[in-house]
Amino acid sequence: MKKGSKAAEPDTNGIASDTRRKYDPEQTKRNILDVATQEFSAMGLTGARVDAIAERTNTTKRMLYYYFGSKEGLYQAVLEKVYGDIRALEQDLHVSELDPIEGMRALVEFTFDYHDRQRDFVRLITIENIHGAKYVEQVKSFKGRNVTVIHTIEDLLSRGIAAGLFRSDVDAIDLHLMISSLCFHRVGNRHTFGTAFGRDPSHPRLRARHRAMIVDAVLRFVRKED
Amino acid sequence: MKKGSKAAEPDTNGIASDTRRKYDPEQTKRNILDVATQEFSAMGLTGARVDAIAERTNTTKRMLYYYFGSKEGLYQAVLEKVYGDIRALEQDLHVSELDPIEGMRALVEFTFDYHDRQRDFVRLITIENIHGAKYVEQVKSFKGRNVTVIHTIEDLLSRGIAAGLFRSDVDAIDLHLMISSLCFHRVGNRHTFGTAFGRDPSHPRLRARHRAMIVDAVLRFVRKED
Amino acid sequence: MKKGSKAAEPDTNGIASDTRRKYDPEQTKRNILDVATQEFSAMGLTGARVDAIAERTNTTKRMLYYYFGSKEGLYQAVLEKVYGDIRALEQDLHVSELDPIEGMRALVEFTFDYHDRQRDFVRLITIENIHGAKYVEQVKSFKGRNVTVIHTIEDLLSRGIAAGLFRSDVDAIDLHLMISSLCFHRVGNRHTFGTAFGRDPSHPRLRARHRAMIVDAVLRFVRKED
Amino acid sequence: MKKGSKAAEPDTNGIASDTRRKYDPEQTKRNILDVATQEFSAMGLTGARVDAIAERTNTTKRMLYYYFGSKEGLYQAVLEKVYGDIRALEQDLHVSELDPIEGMRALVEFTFDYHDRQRDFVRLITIENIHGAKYVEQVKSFKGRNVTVIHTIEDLLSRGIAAGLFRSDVDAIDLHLMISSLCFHRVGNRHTFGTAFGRDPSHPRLRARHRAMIVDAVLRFVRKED
DNA sequence: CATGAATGAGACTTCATTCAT
DNA sequence: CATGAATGAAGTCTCATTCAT
Repeated sequence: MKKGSKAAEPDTNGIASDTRRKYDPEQTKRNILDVATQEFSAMGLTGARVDAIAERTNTTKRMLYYYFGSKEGLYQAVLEKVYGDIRALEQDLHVSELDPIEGMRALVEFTFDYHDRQRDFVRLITIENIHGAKYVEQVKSFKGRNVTVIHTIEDLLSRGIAAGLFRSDVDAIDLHLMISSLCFHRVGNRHTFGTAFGRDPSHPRLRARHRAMIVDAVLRFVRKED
Repeated sequence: MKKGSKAAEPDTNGIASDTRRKYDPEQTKRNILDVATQEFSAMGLTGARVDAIAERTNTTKRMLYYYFGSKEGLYQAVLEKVYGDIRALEQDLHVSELDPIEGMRALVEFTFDYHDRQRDFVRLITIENIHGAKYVEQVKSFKGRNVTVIHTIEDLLSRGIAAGLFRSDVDAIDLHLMISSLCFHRVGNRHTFGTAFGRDPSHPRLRARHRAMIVDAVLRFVRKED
Repeated sequence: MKKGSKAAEPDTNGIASDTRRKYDPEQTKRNILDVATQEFSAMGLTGARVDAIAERTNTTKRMLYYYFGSKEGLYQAVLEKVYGDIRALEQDLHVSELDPIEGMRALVEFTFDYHDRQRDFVRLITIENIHGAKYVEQVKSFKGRNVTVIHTIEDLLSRGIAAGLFRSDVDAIDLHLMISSLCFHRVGNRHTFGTAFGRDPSHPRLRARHRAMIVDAVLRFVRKED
Repeated sequence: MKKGSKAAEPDTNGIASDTRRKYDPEQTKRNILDVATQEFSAMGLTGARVDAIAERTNTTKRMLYYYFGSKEGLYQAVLEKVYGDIRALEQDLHVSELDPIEGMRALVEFTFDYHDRQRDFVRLITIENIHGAKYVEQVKSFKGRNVTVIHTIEDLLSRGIAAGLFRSDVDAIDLHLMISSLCFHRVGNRHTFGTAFGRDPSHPRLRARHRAMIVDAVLRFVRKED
């Protein structure tokens, strides 16, 4: 996003290098990835145009192939990056330190907020599903990372059960699916929903209401009835 | 418009006629639409190939343009047909004759079953959202039909409130969004979900469990707490 | 132009025919020709669309082929008709009865008026020239008819020379070319001329001035200088 | 942009280089333009075939789109080039240094010669008129350039009037139209004219006679009568 | 005579990718 | 590392024409 590569990047950490680094591979790659993320997210894998990506880049099409090999390679790199971005955020959420109900609330709210903000992420997941998830399958970092969420939920559930707060017949993965559904759908399908009902479900004005509603629904679902 | 179905072409007045009607525009159109539905659903609007559609058709590419004008025109016709198909089914659901709780259960189960079975429908909606719903907006039958569901839900809610069964602070459209989310996501995003958690959420084995879970979640959400 | 064929055309000259003439071939042909004249004139031979012609016709495309064989056949029929139309008009011009100067003036004015009004004619000639006149060559009525004009001019010239009014070194065909040039160009090339000079030379306001100018130029050219 | 002409590619610093420069965009573009000029001129905009152009080119069809975007874009580039070519020639004509009558003669002869030689130019103008001049309108260099001729004519006329040689009631644009008509028509419509009268008006044998005739006609028209 | 349905051939255009400099 | 030029394959669409009824 910083822009202005090329001529800049002067003093290289005090190390005298008379070869002013005219080229910064990392920045170039990052630049390409950023642009590609937008294009793939906006147009889909098939709809995205390599030329369109290259054009909005600081470099040329050749570099795109140099670094990522092919359109599909670039697409996979985008998927990889997008997942990497989440990981950082998730670290900040220390659910295990909260009591079960507050922890569950925090988890749902985090999930909600994340989907609400990261529309590109939502779209890319959608796109992947149209392609049968065959590209994300090849992304190494993908499979591993998702287990964490399940562990978090399992921890919350078992602590909640132990405390007599939660029912004991809830499957963690199913619950995750439920939370995801509620947070994902309103963003991913907002266009058809908006057309059908004249109300964009991702509109800021509805944000707070939906957030509360989803938290409420999840808690009602897991809570033990007296 | 007369229809005639696919497996038909049955009794030709007892006379054995080896002259299959070469000119049957309705059948030709239906044939094209059926194939196109699969292709668009499987590949997306951009990914679909007109040639691929034509090849699996009983006619030629030319007819496709003869009847539908363009790739986009064909895509829109597919959207239109898919929505038309739902309408028929919805008629069979007489929710207003059931008591509020049973009615709500019936509605959710219908929604669940429909999404569970009509994967093409789910995929096409997904695809439309990638395109910002700009094609479905031009489909006349689209906007009108959706209001019905909201009316159904409003009826259920008000009757439930009157009977002291439901809480009074639930918005009908929001509730519809919730139900849709729960029924749609597990089908539409089953690929990435399967990759991430090693479990295909739309797998038949999970079907009954999810169905019950979603009904449960919705009823818990609308129910008035004592 | 009359329209409303089909159902009409009742009594067939007193001859009892219980087969009401539902179809009137001559009118159908005329209808097709009229529409085709416009289309070919507006779009050129290559640019004209058989479908476009058929659409604006009272009949169908099949009839077009039935009567004219092919697109080119239709085009030739149009050329033929257009030339036939002129012939009728030319009969009304009895130049030989006028004195040489008045006769010459009448001829030029007639030529001017004709081109000024019959833009379709002008365009079709233009189109023919793009195609190297290869279609008009096959039109039987074409070659013969043009000699008449030359004879008219020769008659005027010789009578003018005899009367001591005209110079004797003017070739009739060359003079005809001159008159044609002056009358044709301002119509046929009015678009580029208009773009280039911001003045449409075929605009009604300029009509009278150009008419006078051209008559003047021609008379000055043929007149014997004292 | 530097240019480099056609017959060039000459001394490669004395070193015999058998490596014909494979990458020479200017030459590629020029090559495409030259071929396209012929094809459009011969076949018209609609009649011209992109494939036909590409085939007679040193490159492929793809390059044609790379440089000119579309068939219409290429057509416009041809129009632009053709007009550019005239400009160079016009510079050589220093009419203002001649006396009015000689100047007028020179102008007419130049116009005559130009049309007589540049048949492609004449045809392209004709083609443009069939398309209502809508492409030439978008050619930037077009509008400006034409004013020059009018200024030249105005200068000749006013000097001629001042010298008592020319009549004072001639409009410069009308006179230009007259000269154009006489020079253009015999080339542009030579095919139909030839068919009609068995005499190709652009035939070399007639060239001198027509040239003299047109000069004569124009001078007689502008000259003040005693 | 009349007609809607059908079509093979070929039109224009775009794609992801590689090459020469 | 970087770049504009180049490309074969494939894409969408249109044309004049014919066929079955």
